[in-house]
Amino acid sequence: MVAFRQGGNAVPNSFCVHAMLDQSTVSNRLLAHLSRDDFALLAPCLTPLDLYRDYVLAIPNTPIGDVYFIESGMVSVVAEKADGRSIEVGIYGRDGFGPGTVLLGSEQTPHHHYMQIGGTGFKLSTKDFLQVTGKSAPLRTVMMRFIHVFMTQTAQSALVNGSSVIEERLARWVLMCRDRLETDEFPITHDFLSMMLGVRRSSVTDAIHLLEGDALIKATRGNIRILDRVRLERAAGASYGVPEAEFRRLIGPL
Amino acid sequence: MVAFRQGGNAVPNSFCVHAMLDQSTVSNRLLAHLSRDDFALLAPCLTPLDLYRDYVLAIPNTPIGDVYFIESGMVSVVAEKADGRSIEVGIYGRDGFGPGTVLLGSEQTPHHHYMQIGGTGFKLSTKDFLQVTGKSAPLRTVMMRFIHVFMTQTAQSALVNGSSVIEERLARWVLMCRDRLETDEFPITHDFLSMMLGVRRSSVTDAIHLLEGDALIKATRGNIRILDRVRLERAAGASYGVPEAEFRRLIGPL
DNA sequence: TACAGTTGGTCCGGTACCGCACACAGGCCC
DNA sequence: GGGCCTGTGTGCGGTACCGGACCAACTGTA
Repeated sequence: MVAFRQGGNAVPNSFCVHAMLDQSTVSNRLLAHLSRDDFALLAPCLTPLDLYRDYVLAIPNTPIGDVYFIESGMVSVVAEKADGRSIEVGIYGRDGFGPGTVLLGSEQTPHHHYMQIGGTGFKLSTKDFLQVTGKSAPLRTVMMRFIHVFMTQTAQSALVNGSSVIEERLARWVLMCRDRLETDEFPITHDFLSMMLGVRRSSVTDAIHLLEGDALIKATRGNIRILDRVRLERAAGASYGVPEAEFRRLIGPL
Repeated sequence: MVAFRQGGNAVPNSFCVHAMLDQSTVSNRLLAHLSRDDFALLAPCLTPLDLYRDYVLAIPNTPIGDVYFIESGMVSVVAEKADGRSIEVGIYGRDGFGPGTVLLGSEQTPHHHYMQIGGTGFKLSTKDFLQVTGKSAPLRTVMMRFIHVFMTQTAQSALVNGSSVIEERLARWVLMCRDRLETDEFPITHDFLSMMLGVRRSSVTDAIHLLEGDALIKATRGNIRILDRVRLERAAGASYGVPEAEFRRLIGPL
C-alpha cells in the first residue's frame, strides 16, 4: 500500500484532509515530478484509497465529483457509441491522473473511466483540485502537459484503429500496460481485450497466439506475461511510442 | 474577406499589432462568444490572413510560432505513423482555433495542421497568445473548453475508426465539414478523403456511390454537395454527434 | 467430488476492405 | 485540335476480420 504519515490528527475540515504524505514515497509520476512546494499544496487534499478492479472513476455525462491520482493499477478510458459498441480511447496509471476534463472547464466527460487492473491511488474532490491548481501555475502546467500527452495517446488510438492489424494493436496495448504497471505480468482476459481493441473476442485469441508463436508473450488463463520486451516493441511497429516520447519530453522518465 | 478596421496606424510593436476589429462581424465562434473585454484583449494581437488550401498551420514536432483562429475554410489535423500511413484525428474551422497544445504547456504538436479547404482567419504569435490567455481566466476557459471538445472529437474518431463501416464514417465526415463551412457544397477529392478516413481511394468512391444511391449527397469532379442533411445524419448513425453536443453544451450554438 | 460459472480454443460461412491495375473522363495549356 | 494531368469508375484476387456457435479446460464453491 501507500506510504502515509499523519501530521497531527487527520481530521477532515471544510477544505482539505490534513494528511501528510512523503513525496519521495509516492509512485505517481506527476506527483513525484512536482516541486516541493507544489506537492505540499496538493498533498493535504489527497485521500489514499484502494482502487479495486472495476472501480468507477467517472460515469459519462455525469458531474465529476472526484479526481484521482493513480499509484498502481490501470484505468481504461472508454468511449461508447449510441448503438452500444465501445472502444478504449486511452489508458493511464501511475503516469497520470483523471478525469482531466475538469481542468479544461468541463465538469463532465463523455467517457467511462474505470479500473481495468486493480491498484491504489489518491482521490481529491474536484473543488479542491481546481482550488489548488488555481493557486500554482507550475502545478497547473504539469497537469496540462499530462492532458496533452493523453490527447496524443487518444490520437494514436484513432490512428492505429484505422490502420493497423489486430496483432500490432495488441502488442501496443500490452506495452502500454507494462509501462504503467512496472511488471511484465498482469491479469487480463481475452474478453476484456476484445472490448478495449474493439474487436471480436476470438480475434484477440488469434492475435495472442501469433505473439505467443514468436515467443514475445506467454498467455495463461486470465493472464499475460511479457517474455521479450524489445521484440514486442518491434512487433508493435509504428503503433507504439509517440505518446510515450511526448511524456518523456514534457514531464520526465516513465 | 474579413471585417477589419484600423485604429490609428497598424504598426506592429513589440507586443501586438494595434488593429481594431469589430466583434459583431467575426464568424469565429470562440471569438464571437468572448466577453466584450476579453475580445478587446485579444483583438489587437490578431492579424487577418488568407488561409489558402494546403496552407500549413503546424509541422509535427516543430516549435509552434503562431496560433490561428479560423474564419472560414477547414483545418485537418493529421497523425502520421512512422511507416508513412496517416489518418485524420480531427478537424476545426470557424468553431475553433489551433494548435491547442500551446495552451497545454507543449510548444509542439506531434500532428500536422493544414488547410484542407481554403479560407481566411487570424493569426497571432504563440507568445502573444500565451500572454493574453495568462491575463484573463474566462478567456482561457473558453479556449480550454474548445480543447476539450476537440479531444472528444479525436476520441470519437478512435471509436468510429475501430467500429464503423466506411459509409458511416464518410457520412460523419461530410456532416462535420458542413457544420464548419456553413455551406452544403465543398471542394474535396476522393483521394483526400481516403487519406482522411485512412482507407483506399476506391473504397471512398464506393462509399460515395452508396450515399449517392440514397440521394443523400451528389458528387461531381472534386466536389461534394449535400442533398438531404437529415437523412445523412441518419446514415452516419451513432458515429456523429457527440463532440458537437459537447460544443453546444460548453460554448454555444455552432 | 460434483457442479456451475468463467475463460479460452476452434470452426463455419460471409463480407468489408485491401492492393493493384487499368481505362476513361473532365478540365487545362499549347 | 491534340496532349496532358488529375480525378473517377471499375474489376480481380486476396485476406483480415466478422458474427455466431460449440465445446473443452480451468477455477471457485458446495
